[in-house]
Amino acid sequence: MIKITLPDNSIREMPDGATAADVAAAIGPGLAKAAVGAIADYGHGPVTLDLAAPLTGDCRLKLLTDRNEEALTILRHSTAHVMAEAICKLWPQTKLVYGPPVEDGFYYDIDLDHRLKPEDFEKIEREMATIIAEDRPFTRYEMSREDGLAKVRREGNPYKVENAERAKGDRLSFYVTGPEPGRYWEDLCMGTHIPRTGRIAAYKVLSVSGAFLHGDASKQQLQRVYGTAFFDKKKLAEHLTRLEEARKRDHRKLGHELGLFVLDPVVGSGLVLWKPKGAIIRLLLEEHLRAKLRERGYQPVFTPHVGRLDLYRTSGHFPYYRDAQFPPLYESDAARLLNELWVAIAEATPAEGWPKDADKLLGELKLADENIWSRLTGADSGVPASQVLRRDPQARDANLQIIREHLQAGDGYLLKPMNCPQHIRIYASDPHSYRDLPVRLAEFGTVYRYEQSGEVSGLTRVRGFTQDDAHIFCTPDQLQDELASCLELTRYVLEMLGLRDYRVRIGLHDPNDPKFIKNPEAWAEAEAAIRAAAARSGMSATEEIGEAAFYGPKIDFVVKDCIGREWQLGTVQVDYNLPVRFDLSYIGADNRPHRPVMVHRAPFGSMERFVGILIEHFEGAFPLWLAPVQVVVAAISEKSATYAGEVFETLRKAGLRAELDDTAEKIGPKKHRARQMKVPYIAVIGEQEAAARMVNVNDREGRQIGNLALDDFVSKLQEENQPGGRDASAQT
RNA sequence: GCUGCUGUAGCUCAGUCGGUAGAGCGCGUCCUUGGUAAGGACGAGGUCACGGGUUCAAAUCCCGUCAGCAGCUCCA
Repeated sequence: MIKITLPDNSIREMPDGATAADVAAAIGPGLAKAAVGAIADYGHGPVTLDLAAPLTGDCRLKLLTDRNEEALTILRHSTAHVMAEAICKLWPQTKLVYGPPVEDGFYYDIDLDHRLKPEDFEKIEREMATIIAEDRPFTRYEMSREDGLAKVRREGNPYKVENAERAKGDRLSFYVTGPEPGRYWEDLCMGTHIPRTGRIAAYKVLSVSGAFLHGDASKQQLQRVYGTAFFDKKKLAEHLTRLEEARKRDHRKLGHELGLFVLDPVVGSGLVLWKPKGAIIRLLLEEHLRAKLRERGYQPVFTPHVGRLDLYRTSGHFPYYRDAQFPPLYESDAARLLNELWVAIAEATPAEGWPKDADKLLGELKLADENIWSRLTGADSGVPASQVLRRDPQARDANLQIIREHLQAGDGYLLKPMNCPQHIRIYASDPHSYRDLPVRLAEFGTVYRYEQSGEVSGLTRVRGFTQDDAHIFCTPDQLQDELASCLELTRYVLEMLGLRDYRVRIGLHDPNDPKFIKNPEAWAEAEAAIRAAAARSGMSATEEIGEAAFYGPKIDFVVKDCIGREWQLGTVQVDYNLPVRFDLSYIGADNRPHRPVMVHRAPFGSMERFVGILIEHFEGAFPLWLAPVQVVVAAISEKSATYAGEVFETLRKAGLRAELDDTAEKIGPKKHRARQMKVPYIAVIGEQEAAARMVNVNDREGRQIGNLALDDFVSKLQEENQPGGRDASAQT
């Protein structure tokens, strides 16, 4: 006998070899019918199980029915199998790759020469309907690893062979969509599955797109077919409606409708034009943060939008991230060629030594500037041998240095990809004592990154954006307090705006990924500092390997947009690297130079992305203090137009953002338009109001608030018009 | 960058088989002077994204470019 502990802590004794289905049946016929799977815990963590799987010993057991979120995952996994079978039936040459459940549905990656089109979805759904109508059981069987591998190899699908090879354990499992192996479609799969296809009550094939094998862009591209499934039709309909509703909140749509910004292909992809109504929102956020920064001892600085390439050679941004940069600006052909030569030598592998392109570039350089060419190549005999390029692989660093010296006379420029190098040069422009630290240099700095074309999207991913950036230079002892303060400030800006639905991610480096700088001690120190700061803040955070910046670990505040994509907003980063690269120092109490630690931080992240997310958060209905237009003054007729004009002027003089609507329209459409523009208040002015010097106050939800004396209305608005303030009608 | 889809008036969209362009909203003018979610009439507005090709004829078919959308990849 085995002892099964149920979620209510009651214990049931079952014969050896009993299944979860047996337990369900023992509890009641209703549950037996409703159950689709189970979660068992034998003492080393929960595992999901097929209903038909024998329980192997005493355990805690939770039976899953259509009411459990976990059951939905199982259902979707099974639906992925049904869809795969349907596709294989329609296109027998299909090679299946991988088909997991995901949030809100499932997908199956397939290799198929026929390009699936939306017209094909219906055909696939029809085949699925047949499989579901047959109400076939899912049947699991297992084989030894060897036999299983031999079987999969015989079947000749290289992807499944690879999956089988990568599978852990000494047995491989297969699922037949039918009562017995051999006669029905089957798939190598570890499970779990629902008992019968008939449980799939509602499903839909949603989309198809490309996906790289193993998520590697250098590998071949597969077709990824997305679908979803539910236990009842109503839930599916609700899901589809929800998706549609979410799209109405899309900042790209609202930003256009509300006249906040424009993305103009004539100006360039990913380059935001802030229209007056959007600019005011951004400006108010900036002004508010600027005031907070001054309170916290930050010092404003301004730096230019470009800098010499050599600055970014020192920082390490060039050439390593040049795919993501706008091409450098060169003053002369010689500067361009010298830079290209420098990059070619810098990026040559040790085996390659002297790069192939180098001779071609030198040839071009001879034409562009024979003087430099002859000095570099030794054709000018007056140049010492130490200043002449050499071709042996050991000469790499010396060669780079020689070219860099020549570039001092005429370098290229780069649109700045980050603000830190210039802020660092401000720090370096003065000697610092430990008594000066921390130095906190703040700038709303606009940076340019050449995002690849498929990534540019609305305000959330752009090619020119403004960071609410600051760099803190401090002693190692001060680091924890500085980090704590940055985290607190970031939480403040999010919560002031009611953005509470965020997650916190600790981004750590991946020692095996060459994109991260090599300095194990610095990483260890910085990651320990970041972890300590996160722990001290009391926030729950998830650690993710490979999510660090190339120079150091970070704590990111991540939110989702209206279609479920995640975006990093605020970020706090520790950097032990750049102070070394720029040889920064301060004089300590011991009268000796010491290395400062740097913190990079941006509570909003990027103003563009932040405002984009904020538009979606408020559905365009900004709280009074941020609303581009706070009040529309709407005159009922010409008879009240003069007084309406007075109301409008009074509001403006009181520092409120008002618009006057004295057009020859009825009050209905005037109010309708103001509400469509999500203006918080509409002041209706008729002859009665004019006579009494009052305003009739309405909000954008359609509520009539009633008549207020003009002065009272002004003071009510002024009181509400505070950063972080929320008017009665604002969404939260 | 990759795969797929899309691009017609300021906006949302129709346009059949290849036969020379349409609606609603918005905009302008006029009428209406009004009381809380769209008053009426008239009018203007298009190089059918751009460039090639096929054809007697292209918004429509083919190729390329640009841009947008979804996913993948990337995000210092």
